[in-house]
Amino acid sequence: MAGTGLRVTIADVAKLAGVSTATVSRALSGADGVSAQVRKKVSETADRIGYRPNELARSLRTTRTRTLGLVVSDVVNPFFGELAVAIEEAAHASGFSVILCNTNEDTSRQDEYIQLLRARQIDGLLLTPALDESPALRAAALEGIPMVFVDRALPAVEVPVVRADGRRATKDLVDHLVGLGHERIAIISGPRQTLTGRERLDAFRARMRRHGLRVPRELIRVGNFQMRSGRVAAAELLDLDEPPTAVFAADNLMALGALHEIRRRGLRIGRDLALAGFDDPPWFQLLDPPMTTVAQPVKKLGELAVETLLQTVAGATASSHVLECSLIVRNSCGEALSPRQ
Amino acid sequence: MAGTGLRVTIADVAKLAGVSTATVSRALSGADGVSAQVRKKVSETADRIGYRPNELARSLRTTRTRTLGLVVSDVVNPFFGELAVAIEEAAHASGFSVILCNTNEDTSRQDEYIQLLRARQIDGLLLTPALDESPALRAAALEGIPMVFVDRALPAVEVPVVRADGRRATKDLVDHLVGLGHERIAIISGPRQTLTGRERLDAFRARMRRHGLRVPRELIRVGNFQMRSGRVAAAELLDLDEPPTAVFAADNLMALGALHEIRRRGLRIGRDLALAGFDDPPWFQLLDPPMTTVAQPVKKLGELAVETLLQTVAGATASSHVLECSLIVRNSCGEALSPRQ
DNA sequence: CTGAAAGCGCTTACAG
DNA sequence: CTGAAAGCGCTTACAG
Repeated sequence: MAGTGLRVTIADVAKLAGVSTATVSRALSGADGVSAQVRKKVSETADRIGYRPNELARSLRTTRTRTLGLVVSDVVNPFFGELAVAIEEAAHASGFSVILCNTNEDTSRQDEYIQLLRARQIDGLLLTPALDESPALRAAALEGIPMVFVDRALPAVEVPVVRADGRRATKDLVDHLVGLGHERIAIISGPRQTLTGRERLDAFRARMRRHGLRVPRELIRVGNFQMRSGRVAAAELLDLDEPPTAVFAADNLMALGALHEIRRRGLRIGRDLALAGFDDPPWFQLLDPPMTTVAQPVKKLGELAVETLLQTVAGATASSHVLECSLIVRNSCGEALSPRQ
Repeated sequence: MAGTGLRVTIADVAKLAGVSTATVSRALSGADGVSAQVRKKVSETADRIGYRPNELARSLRTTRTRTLGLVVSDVVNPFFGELAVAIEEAAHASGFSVILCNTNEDTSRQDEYIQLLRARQIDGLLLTPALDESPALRAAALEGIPMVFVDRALPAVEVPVVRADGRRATKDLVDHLVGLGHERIAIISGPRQTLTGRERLDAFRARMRRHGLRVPRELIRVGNFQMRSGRVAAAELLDLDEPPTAVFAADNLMALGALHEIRRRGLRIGRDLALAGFDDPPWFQLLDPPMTTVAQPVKKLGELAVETLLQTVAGATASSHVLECSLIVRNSCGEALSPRQ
């Protein structure tokens, strides 16, 4: 039987090289305690017959798969898309593959994926958790599955978090808007359950207060980080008896939606209405005028997330990391008094 | 030992339920030939102790992993990004996971990924091949690894291809441009090695000829489907003694680059210069004016690719599929005579 | 330095 | 309907 089938196994190499499978394994893995002569013979034989170790068998034996699970709440969102790419890149550089899972913010789907990934014996789990708690997630955390959260945290779950803090940059943005003469500034914020949602809103209000400006309830809209919610919020704001002169959309997709509504009404940003966004997809600078926004260090976020996870996988206790965001001033809020870019 | 460790195995369930592991396996997999009584007992026990079969062990035994490898040439490109999401979605619906690999058009990296995925015993391979031939790819095809190409084909490799044909829509676009009075129309085409690159260029030239318009060599620029190449090409076109009045960028990223250059020079699309694109990322309609473009049925492409691959995996001979693209007329080429949207 | 053997956690002929 | 046993393809103590 052996050697007859299509797949070539370690036994085939052993037979042809005239050694045991143990020796083949050692020779090929670079373990020491193999004579140079035998090592050479083995690796030549392996090359000749095109042997590649079956990772499944190896993993079953070693209980390590060199595979990471990546569970993302919305990969279509350019922010998460870029993040996913950065993560794959970093994982690959460390010899890990990544299984991609998209939950669309669906908690039960998230749970399904977590179970699936665990059954597949992934070494670690990287996720941007859906908004609500979920049983499988709690269970995984409790059982000590190596895991790190990216961008979001869950209050009751203790897991290292890698994310970017938008507070300082949001304050810079408020200063920028106020500097341009805006006083009636609205915010389209993210869901209150998310750290990023709360944080951007809190920083916004705090800084407005610092400038002696109040933010009436009607100027605070809560979206869900998706395009449609941005459009709806913008419509509500523009329908106000006294609409805002500036709008801060706390995510690239909600900014996209807001822009949609603004355009639909024949208004122009930077002139009829100031609009600032969050995140910095490539097309932000191609809008007319280019979009002023708060950018996150996406690539670094991905790298750090993988690094942190791999520490946990290696048995070390990893800690959370918070990076800084930065304000990128363009012209969507009117001509800047002191343009920085 | 058994039962002491953290992971709970089939042996633990067997012992507690008082049956053999064979029976547990049968009961849980739903195989028939198990009494209702035993089945109940087993599944209750399994639930109680939180047993989940180790997929690695299962795969080693069954030689099927229910995992697909997805090798994409450039996931950051929104077209490929959307495609990847659609593929993951479709695969998941059929019970398959997908390992994401990004080659950045690097042939050697593509080969590395192919080897890696094969070592991981994936059931099938989905890829948008890098431009050049590559040894590992040829080998995989030759050895009959279930495989389908998406969006691109490789001349010497016989593998089913799932893609969208842009010829008809490109002709529609030329008609549209000519209808608006344009005669000096340039194209920023994709690499000649790609089917999509050649196809869009060929259709463009053929249709221009049909209108009795010639396309001088200087109006044909070849990019690489990336942003920078679109910018460079646009710059060259605008620097011509007699620049074109309309530009067709045959990919969303090259359109983005071209737009960049156009803006940089203070020109406005739809007025100073007509610009049409390919693909339809969400922000195309938010440009000012919104971008006229040729859209691909990305989601269907993904679904069909997975469907085709799974046929091959199941041992059937699958064939290639070609879908149609559609012209979406907006206003980036000037006011349309008979606007369709 | 090398080999025989056990075992990772399953599934599946083969018996009964 | 159920179980004992073999085996998927590796790695790794254990001997020598």
